[in-house]
Amino acid sequence: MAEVKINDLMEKIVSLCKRRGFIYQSSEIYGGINGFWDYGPLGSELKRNVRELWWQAMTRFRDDIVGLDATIIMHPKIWEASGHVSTFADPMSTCKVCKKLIRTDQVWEIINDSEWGRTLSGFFSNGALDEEKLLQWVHHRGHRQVPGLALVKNPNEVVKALKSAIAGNKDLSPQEFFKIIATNPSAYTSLITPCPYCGGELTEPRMFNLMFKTHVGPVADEENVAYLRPETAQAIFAQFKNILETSRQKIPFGICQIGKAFRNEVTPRNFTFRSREFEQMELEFFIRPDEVVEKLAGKVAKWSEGADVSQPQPDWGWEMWHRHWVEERVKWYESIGLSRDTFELYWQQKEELAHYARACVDIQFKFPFGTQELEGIAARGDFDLTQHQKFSGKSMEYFDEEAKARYVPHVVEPSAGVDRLVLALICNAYSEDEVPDESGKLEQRVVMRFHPRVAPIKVGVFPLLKNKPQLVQKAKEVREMLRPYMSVFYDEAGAIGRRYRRQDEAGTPFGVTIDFDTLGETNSLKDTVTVRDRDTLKQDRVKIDELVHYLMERIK
RNA sequence: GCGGGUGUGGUUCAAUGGUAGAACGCGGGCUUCCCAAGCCUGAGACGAGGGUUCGAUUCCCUUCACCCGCUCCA
Repeated sequence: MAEVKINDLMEKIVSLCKRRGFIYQSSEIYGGINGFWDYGPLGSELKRNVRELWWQAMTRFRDDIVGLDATIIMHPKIWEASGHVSTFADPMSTCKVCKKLIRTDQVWEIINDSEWGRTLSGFFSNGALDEEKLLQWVHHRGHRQVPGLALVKNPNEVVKALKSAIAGNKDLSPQEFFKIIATNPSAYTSLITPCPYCGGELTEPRMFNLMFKTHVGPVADEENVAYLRPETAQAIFAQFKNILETSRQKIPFGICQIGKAFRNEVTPRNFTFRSREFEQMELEFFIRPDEVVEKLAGKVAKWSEGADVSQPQPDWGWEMWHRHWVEERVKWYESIGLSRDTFELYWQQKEELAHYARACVDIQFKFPFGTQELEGIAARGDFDLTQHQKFSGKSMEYFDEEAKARYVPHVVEPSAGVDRLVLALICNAYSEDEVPDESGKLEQRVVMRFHPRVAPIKVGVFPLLKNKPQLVQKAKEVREMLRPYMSVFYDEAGAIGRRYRRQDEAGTPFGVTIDFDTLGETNSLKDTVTVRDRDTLKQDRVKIDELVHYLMERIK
């Protein structure tokens, strides 16, 4: 298997992606654009396969999930209801001394919780200052804890300013107090906000807006501001009623969607892992609230280690459904070639959960640059539908015939990133091994070991020689024969070994070669071809008549 | 957004104040060619913009992108 230094591995993968046409930088001829990536010929096939397999698993193989394909730009109220307008814009400041980036709205909280903040507050209470202790602290702890603080750098002047401020205003607030001790009176005309980590001066807050903004209609003014969706999920909630009316589904059922989303990330990093334009595959699975389940089934099933969550049961509440979806999703990842040991399940702790979430599991893949999230599976209660009910004034309630009850459904949300998954598949597939060349000497080989289900090209078809018309013609016949069933790549250029290697880097699992035996040079082998396996390098002699079946068995 | 590093054919690298070389890869040709063989042959680069200079890929400034760290990841 791969013996690759972690440090170089990502660089090798990035360069292979470009060399073989998986992923290019967007707008590269103009110098590229930060956070945007394009998929080339092989990458687009790979990504298409991923989407296709997810969609099939969600809709075609289940009766209880239907699809949606909604617009990227939606009514701006949607993002007010979802909370994105308020939570996606953060004021940020940078410390001019220690260069840390800090959310401005958290500065005072961090100072109040800090050791130096608590200590200094202690010296100033009820409008009285303990000057002696203060100066003692400056000379001992202060230099170490907050070297950038004006009080530490210039204690005499700052204490003077502090005393005159106290004299003028007995009810100095903690913030005013901290601002004064952070400001060097001779160097500044106004008070500064101190950095919680070093006491240095913070820059003016700047807004970091994570949503892309645009305008609907030709005139760009505040009236017609709209946003590119930062997630696909909200469209599902917004269309919940329509789908309920038209799909003849009953709760529990799900709505799924694949589509682009946009986030103005502060720092896009790690190749395509965190991009500003990306694609999501999301399912919202609507279930009965636990009270309704209890009323109908008499109890709500409790989850315990080893419980069977494979087949939905009438007594399942949100917890069992959540477990069910975790299991379903894990199985799906395994089905496309990510073995269980390549990822981890991370159960978010109570204090990490968003206020409306009851549980959230991250499925994390072990990338070369760290273990990172591919998918989050959250139990979100009825938060989203209730919010849209509130903001739109339209009822989101469902009338449950069986329970004779009206309620806002609860939801379990498996939400996956397509681009992250494609990157994970690429990282997972990349390997280097050694194969013997024609003289038997071992040579290094780069091979993408994609699962045949996701491989961009399923089979390469090669005439052994391109200057023998009979070989070429037969090879083209075989190509035409296979085309309706799978993606085929025909190649006649270069030595046969070279063509095999080219397909190894593309991750093509099978190579079919038409040789002189195919044409009948050895009578018993007439109308047979060799099928070369990417991973084992073994060759099978297969009758052309049986080739479709042979390959379909192995790529399905 | 801050700090550090890096930008030369598709990829990986080299050299140089007088406009660039290689290896591999790619295209064409020859070869009964099954794991990147050989021979012939062809195409292809100084991230972008400005400045200094007679002349800049090289020096300076700006900018863009990538990598590492900080931060962010609802």
